[in-house]
Amino acid sequence: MKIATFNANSLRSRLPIILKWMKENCPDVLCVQETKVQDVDFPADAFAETGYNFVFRGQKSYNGVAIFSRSEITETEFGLDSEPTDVARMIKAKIDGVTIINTYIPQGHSPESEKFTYKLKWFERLGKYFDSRFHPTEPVIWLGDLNIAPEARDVHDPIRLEGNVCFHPDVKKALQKIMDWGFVDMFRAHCDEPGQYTFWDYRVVNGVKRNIGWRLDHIMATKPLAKNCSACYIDKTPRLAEKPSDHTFLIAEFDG
DNA sequence: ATGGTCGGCAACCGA
Repeated sequence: MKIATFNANSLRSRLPIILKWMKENCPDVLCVQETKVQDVDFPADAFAETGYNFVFRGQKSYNGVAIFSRSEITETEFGLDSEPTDVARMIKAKIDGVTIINTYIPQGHSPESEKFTYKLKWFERLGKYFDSRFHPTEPVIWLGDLNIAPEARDVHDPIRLEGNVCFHPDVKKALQKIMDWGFVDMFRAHCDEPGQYTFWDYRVVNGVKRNIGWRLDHIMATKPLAKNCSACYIDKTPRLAEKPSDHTFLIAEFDG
């Protein structure tokens, strides 16, 4: 199974990039975040032509998630199982016997804000969700824009960025707690290099060229899947496109 | 070398 994640920063705006990428890369599963489109306006016709199955949930202006799959998508559920469920931030589905949880985790605005408290709470609730629903011996993939750079090598300036909402000790701890439950970081299982990013802020001049980025998008897998992961890599093409997105594709390949 | 640029949507918010 070849599975990919991409924060689109507007699905409609990034439609050409996504369709082209799907055609050229033939992923079995593509998970998208920040679709920024209400369900009634979802470009279903364009995706129907690809032959992929898909499920989605969005809202006006913000958030929104989608899963595209060559195989049948079953057991689809939106959001967390406690209030607020945030249906436009999470899809759980089963594809080819694998449970896939596609999340767009709150960014958190600033460490002093209520949004940051909400972000920390989100990790806590997600951890409980995994614990109550699944077992780490089952095939589960958790992926998406997790809005956390786990380690110093995952940001361009760890000294200056210490305490930023996406590089904050409390968020790192919250992520680690979920990882300890039974997830393995697929990218780090295959690459030790620093400076491997999936996000570059639009506001940084020549940020991509200077590689002033963050590794915020992740593909995590439980151990039975992790041992069959043959590759995990970043594809920067959407960030270099004519109408670039601020995030890139992250891809993981699993044998069998 | 961050004090900026996107997208949505129709004034600013979110990232």
